Amino acid sequence: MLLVQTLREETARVLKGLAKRNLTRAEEWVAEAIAIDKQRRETQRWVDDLKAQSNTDSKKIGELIKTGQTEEANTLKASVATDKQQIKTGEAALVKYEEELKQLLYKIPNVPQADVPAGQGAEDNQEVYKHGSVPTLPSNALPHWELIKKYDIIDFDLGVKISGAGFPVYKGKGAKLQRALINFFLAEAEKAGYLEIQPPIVINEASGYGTGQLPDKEGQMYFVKEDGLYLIPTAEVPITNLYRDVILTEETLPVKNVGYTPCFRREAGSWGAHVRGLNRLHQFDKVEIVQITKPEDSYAVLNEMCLHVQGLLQKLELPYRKLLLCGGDMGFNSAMTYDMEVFSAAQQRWLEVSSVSNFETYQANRLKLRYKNKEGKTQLLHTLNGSALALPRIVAALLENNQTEVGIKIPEALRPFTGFDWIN
RNA sequence: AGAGGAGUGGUAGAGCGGUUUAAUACACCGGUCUUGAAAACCGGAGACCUUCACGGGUCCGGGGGUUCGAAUCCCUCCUCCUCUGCCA
Repeated sequence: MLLVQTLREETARVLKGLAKRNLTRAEEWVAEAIAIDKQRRETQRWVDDLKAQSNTDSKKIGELIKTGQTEEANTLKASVATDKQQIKTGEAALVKYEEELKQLLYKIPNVPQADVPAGQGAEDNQEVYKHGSVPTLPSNALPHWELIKKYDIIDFDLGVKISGAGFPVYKGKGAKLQRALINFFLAEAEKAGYLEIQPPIVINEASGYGTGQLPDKEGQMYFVKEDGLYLIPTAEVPITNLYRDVILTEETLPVKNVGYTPCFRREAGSWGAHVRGLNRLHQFDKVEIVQITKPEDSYAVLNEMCLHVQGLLQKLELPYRKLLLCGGDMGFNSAMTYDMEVFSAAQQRWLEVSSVSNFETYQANRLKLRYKNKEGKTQLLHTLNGSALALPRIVAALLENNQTEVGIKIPEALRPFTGFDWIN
């Protein structure tokens, strides 16, 4: 959530940025928020003055009683009682303003950074980098949903039997490939200085609000009603929330965490022919990198995180492209996002395998994640995260791109982790 | 899950209805002294809201209530500890 202060003091910049997201009512919301905030502050002042008065009067009552001046005490009591009544009214108004303001701020997405292009959707994203060449496949090349049957490594029907559509069962070398990828990604992250975290995979409501999944994506998370807990859609949520209500010292920055978790997404209403096989699932595995930085460092770190992800793709010998997302295609919380897409050769499609974002202070504001700077002032930090990487589409591309007459070839870098060179 | 106990500033720990603007100790930072350090002494130090500022207000696990006045009394939720039960 944005700071009201930012809306108030940098109105022009905020509106210019939000315009790139192609929202219809942003201007109206911002104006409304500023107006409510003004009323809120005026009321706050009024209530504070009344409280100051009744505090001193109450103290005086104590003294009067002690010195036996009961009559004077009673007169004062009456006056405090009327003040109290007004304070109550004022506080009720304050609660109302705060709630209204909060609801409004929840609706306003992050302001895209200056370099983010304006745009409607995916077609306006900018390709900023491309690496590798598309492999030439045998004439009888199969898409991954056929390959997994041919080699009996992933079984969707069994998943349907025990859970439902979108919950595949990994078997034999399929299961081992998953484990190998997870370990490979974690090992690479550790080499890059990330601390491994194994968080819970259910989270409470406060955590959902902390990173912005709530209230924005309410229906996208699985919810355990009895306990009021949500299944995580990404490790970003528990890991970033580790730092909720925390004031870090400057020496601990940047915080670099990595975590492997399963991820759960209801994906309500997003199924179709283009999401066959591993392209979209309700449960999938992902290794996520998270960084918390000083404001002035965050864009250098965004770049560093992209290069880390690109390094992984290169080691896996997958052709990929890097996209700078336009305002209209960017996530609600993000100020700048790069997507990495691998080319899956049999489907002849680019598949998003990573999304690396800088949230600036948007999450930190709600998390109350701050640090004490050199001048001793507490200041909001910047949060960033990126998939490094999401498994299913990587598996899809590996299977499709590396298929040969004699089986599927495992890339060199992964072999120490799989313990086998071929799936055949 | 049941019974009992407890949650106070970075930590320990007093206070149990009105000089608490939360004592005190330790830890922390600055200063004096010292060649330097230690010790000793002096001083400082939290968060949030509001204000250009001075200042004011709020915060004793969360929320609600009683009272002129609540860390202190009541209700409720959460967490931790002990015992019993259950269970990878």
